Amino acid sequence: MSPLLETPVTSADATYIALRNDIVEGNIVSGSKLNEAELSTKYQVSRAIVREAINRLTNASLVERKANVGAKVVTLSLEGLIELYQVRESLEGMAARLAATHMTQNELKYLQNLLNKHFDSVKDSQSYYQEAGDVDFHYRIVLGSHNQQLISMLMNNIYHLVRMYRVQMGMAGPRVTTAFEEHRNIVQAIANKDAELAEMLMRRHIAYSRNNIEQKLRTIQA
Amino acid sequence: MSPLLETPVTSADATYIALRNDIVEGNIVSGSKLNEAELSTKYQVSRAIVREAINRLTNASLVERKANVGAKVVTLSLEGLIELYQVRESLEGMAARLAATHMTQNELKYLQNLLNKHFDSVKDSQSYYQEAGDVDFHYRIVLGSHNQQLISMLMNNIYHLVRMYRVQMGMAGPRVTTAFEEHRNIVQAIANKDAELAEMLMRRHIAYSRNNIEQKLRTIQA
DNA sequence: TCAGTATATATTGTCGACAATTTAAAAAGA
DNA sequence: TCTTTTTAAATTGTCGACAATATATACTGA
Repeated sequence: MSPLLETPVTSADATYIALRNDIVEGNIVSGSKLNEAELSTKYQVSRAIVREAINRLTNASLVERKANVGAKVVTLSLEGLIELYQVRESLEGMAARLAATHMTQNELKYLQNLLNKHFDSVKDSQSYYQEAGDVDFHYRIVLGSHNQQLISMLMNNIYHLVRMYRVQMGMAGPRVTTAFEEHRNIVQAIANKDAELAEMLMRRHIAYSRNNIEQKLRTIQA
Repeated sequence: MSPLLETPVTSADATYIALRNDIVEGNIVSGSKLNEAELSTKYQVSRAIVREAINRLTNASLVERKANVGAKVVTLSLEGLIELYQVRESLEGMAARLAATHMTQNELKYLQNLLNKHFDSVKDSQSYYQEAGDVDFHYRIVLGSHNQQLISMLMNNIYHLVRMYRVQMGMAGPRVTTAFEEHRNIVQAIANKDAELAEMLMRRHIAYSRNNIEQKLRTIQA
C-alpha cells in the first residue's frame, strides 16, 4: 500500500512511529502536553528515546517544543490547514511537473493501473477505496519526480500532518468522482510529458480540495 | 542582518549551530564521517548533545544518517544542487505569491528600502553587498508570506544547504545588476498585490540563478 | 594465495542518575 | 485580601556507563 513501508530498525524508530501514530490518530489529543517520563513508561523505553522521537516529530510539525518547558502536540486550526495546503499545492505541483519528464515507464504503468482500479471502485461506488487510493496516487507522483529533496519533505513531514487533519477533522469526503476525473487528466498530462500542464492540473486539483475542505469546515462551525 | 537571529538557549542548540556552521563553511569536509565521540570532545559536550545536533542536521539535509552505522556530511553534487533549486523555485514562488496579499506595509517598506540600498551598492559596484543583500531579500519575502509552514521549511532546512553550496562551490557570483532588476520587478509586483505575477517572476528569478550556476559549474568541470 | 570464519576493536544505541530550570505551592509582608 | 518572596515539587537538559551492532583484524582450511 504505502510505497515507503517503514521498517523500524532501532528502538527509537519504533517509538517515533508509535508516538506519531498516536498523535495522528488523535489518541493523544491535539494541543496536549507531552510528558517525557510518562511516555517513557507508556512505550517502555528510556527518556532519551522518547526525546529523540519528540525531536523528530517537531520537524514534521506535529509537535512544538519550547526549551526548558516541554513539547505540545500541535493545535489544529483552519488557518493551519490552509497553510498546509498552500505548501502542498506548491510542492506537489512541482512534483507533477518533474514527474512528467522523469517518470519511468514502469512507474507510469503503475499509476495508470492504479487509476483503472480506482475507476472500478468509483463505478461500484465503493467509496472506501478512495482514501487509500488517493493517498497512493499522490505518493506515486511525488516519487515519480525523482527529486530526493522533494520526496523527503512530503513523505517525512507534510503528509503526516495532512493525515492528522484528515483523521481528526474527519474528511473522508465526497468529491470521489470529480477527483477521479482530475486524477485522470493529471496522469494523461504526465504520459504526454507535458510538464507545464501536469503542474497546473495538480495545483488546481489541490486548490479544489482545499476549497472543498474549507467550505465544509465553515458550515460545521456556523 | 539575518532576520532570524538565532539565540541558542540550550547547550544542544549551541552545538547544533556550531556543527552546522562547520559543515556549511566546509571546515568539516563534505562526505566525511561524523564520529560522535570525536565531536563530543571537540565541542566539549556529551555524546547525547552531539547526537541531537546530528539529528537536527539530518532533517536539514546537511547530514545523512544510517542506523547502527553513523552519520556522514552530505555529498555535494550538481544533481543535488539542481534538485535543491527546483524546490526553491516551487516554495519561494509560492512565498512571493502569498507575500503579495499578506505582506504588511512595514514589511513592504523594509523591502523597498533594502532595494534602494542595494541599488546604491550596485551603482558604486560594491559587489560585496550583493551576497548579504540577496539573502536578506529572499528572507524578507519568505517571511512576508506569513505562512509558518513555508517559513520553517525554507529557514530551517533549505537555506542552510543553499548556503553550503554557495560557500563550497564558490558562487559569490556576478549577475549583480541583472539580479537587481529582477528583484525590483518582484517587489513591484508585490506592491501592486499582483500575486500571479509575483510568483511567476520569483520562479523565473530562481530558475535563472540555477541556469547560471549550472553553466558555471559545467565550464569548471569541462 | 585466497575464501571463509572467528575474534577483537571501534562505534552507535540505550539506559538510569544527576544538574538546571521552570512551575506550583507555601509563606511573608503590606 | 492581595501582592511579593521563598520554598518545594515536577520536568527538562546533560552526562557517563553499559549493551548491541558493525567494522576491522587475525585465523583456519583448502
